[in-house]
Amino acid sequence: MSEKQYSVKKGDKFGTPFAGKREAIAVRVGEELHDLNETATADTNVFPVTLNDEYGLNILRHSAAHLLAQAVMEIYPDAKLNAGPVVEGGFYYDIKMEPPDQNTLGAIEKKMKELASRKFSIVREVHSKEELMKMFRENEFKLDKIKDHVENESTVYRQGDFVDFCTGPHVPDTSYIRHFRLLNVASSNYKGDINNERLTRIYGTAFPEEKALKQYLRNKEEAALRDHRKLGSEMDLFVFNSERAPGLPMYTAKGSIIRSELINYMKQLNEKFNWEEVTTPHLFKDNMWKTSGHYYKYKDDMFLFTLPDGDSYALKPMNCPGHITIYENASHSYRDMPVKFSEFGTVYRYEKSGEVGGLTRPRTFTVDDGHEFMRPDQIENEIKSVLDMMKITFSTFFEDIEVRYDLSTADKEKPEAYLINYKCRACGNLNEPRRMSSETNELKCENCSSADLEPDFSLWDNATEQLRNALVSSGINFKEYPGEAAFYGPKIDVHIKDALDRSWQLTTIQIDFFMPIAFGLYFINQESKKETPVMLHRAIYGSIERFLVILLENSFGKLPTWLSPIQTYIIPLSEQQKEYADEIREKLKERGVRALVDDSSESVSKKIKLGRRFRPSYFLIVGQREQENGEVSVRNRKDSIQNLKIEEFLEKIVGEIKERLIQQPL
RNA sequence: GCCACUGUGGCUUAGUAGGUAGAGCAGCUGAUUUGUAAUCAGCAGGUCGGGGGUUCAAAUCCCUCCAGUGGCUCCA
Repeated sequence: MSEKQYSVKKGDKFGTPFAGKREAIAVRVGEELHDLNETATADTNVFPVTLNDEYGLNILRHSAAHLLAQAVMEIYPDAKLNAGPVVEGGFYYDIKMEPPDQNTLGAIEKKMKELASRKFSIVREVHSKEELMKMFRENEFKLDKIKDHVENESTVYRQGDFVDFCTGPHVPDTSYIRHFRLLNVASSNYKGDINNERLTRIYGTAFPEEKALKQYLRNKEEAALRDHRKLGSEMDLFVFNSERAPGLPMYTAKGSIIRSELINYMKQLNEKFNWEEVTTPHLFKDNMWKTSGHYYKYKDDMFLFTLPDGDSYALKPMNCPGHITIYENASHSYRDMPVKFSEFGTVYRYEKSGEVGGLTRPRTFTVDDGHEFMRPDQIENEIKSVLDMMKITFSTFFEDIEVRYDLSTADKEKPEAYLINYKCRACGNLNEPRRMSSETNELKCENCSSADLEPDFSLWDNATEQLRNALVSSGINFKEYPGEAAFYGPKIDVHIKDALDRSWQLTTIQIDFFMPIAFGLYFINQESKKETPVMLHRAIYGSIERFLVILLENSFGKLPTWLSPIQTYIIPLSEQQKEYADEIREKLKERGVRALVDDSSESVSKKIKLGRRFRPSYFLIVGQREQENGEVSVRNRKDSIQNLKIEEFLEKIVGEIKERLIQQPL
């Protein structure tokens, strides 16, 4: 699309320069979007927005959401509309109505098609707040929005008999909305609050062209084939038994190989970056979780149990208190700092029934966890060091992957959600950190007992600043997300998408000033005084499970050779080559290459056909020719075939594994 | 936890006007000894997620519990 600007005079419609041209569906002034039929309030220059740019696509989808709402209202006049925003890949509309079944959904879609073909103009109207309140008096959701967002006046959009409260913009008429599909029905709660009314959410998508819609639907189908749950059972990596262990994965021998490789790799990295490996138990008494603050915030999500003698224990939902317990056991000088503990710590969290799913959200998972205790002056460098570990790791595993970096900070409007200090307005005392929402009594100043306390975010601000600085100086592009912080501190999170386009948190780096205070941790500083250390929590993979999901789904199971459970799948052509095949297997195993011989009495074709599901790195076919020449016929992941001397193949694959190559060199 | 949908042998799956389950692959046995995505034949394997109910009769209808999937909420 040309980046040509067009001038529009005050009092003219924005669409004036594009009259009669169907391409432009709206205009853009900077980042502001306007309808074609909206009147310019000053002379200005505009860019045309077309269906083929991102702005236009979003407008189209938003209009499609309106069309959905119009269709629903025609069929169910008693339905109440809430909101219908554009989301990645499409749109949805939240509506108070009986959830439609598959047939009804089809009927709604049909109605949409009919309404679209009637080519209703989509007209923007400006109304006063009073008028709006009147227009939408029967819809409490719209009234809420008008009350919350409208000062004096705002707009509605009208198409036929249908009117929606909306700031727009929209496509000029309903005939622009041609290539769409309703996808699925879900439920939501008004304003995302579980205590509020339940609404029906209908998801759909729309595209400028049928071809793009078809492609989108096809991609969705293909993505389902990449689903790690499907790959995992195909490749025989892990097992779920929903009767015996819901949400609790088991790993087969093949799956365990990948886990071991991941763990071994991270062990080497930990070694290089001076993280000492420790081991802590899988359960602790509940008093520890009370000290750490987990108990109050997460006890509903913990596996808790009480023994007959009255002692209560919990399976660990996190590894930090265990590491703290080790730190506490020795005295530390400022010279020793930082103290860095790592552990492949298996944690257990009672994820609610509707939340568990596959390996992305299991009830037990293993974190490549690390907790670091340091002096305040070491924070920024240590963060950078962890960012380095992360960069090295990601570049080892992925060549080309979309990574999102987030700086998750506190929502200062909700101080009660976090462990923070409270400053006394009466005497000026800075009180020990508290998390208000876990307090049973009203908070009072420890010094003067005044209840006039104000939240003090200074430690949080400091930590946030250091995280931000580390990101900036590491040259990482990131976005900030207020309200996403952990209860004990701000964090850097890394998100990567799975096959179904869902985003999952992997790496996390968190700064924590509070747990050290809660546990009374200290080191001896240069003045021989006790000083509170700062804690850094970090996981590079995040969890081995999630990392495995991303690895599998992104590679379609075709893992780099060093991670492949089956590196070589040897197929002797006939019984005559069985011995030769065994010989090759032994040679490979001697060099640390995983190998198996498929000596079933099947044809080569069939062995390949059946072996493919395991995604071996290489098929090695050996027949009489290979045997005579001391060769193997190598079939790689791209199904290209070449004959190599056995020694040559050995050198190549051993090198490939050692170098942890992502692409096959053969 | 909330809403919707789903739950048939290891896997994929047929079976809606309710009459006590069919198949393919995998497995096992035998034959075949194979040149790069399925050689042939035979055998075995399911009380149709669990429980309760309606009925002369239920995989098929109803209730309930469990689990899975997609969303919502949550995700230390």
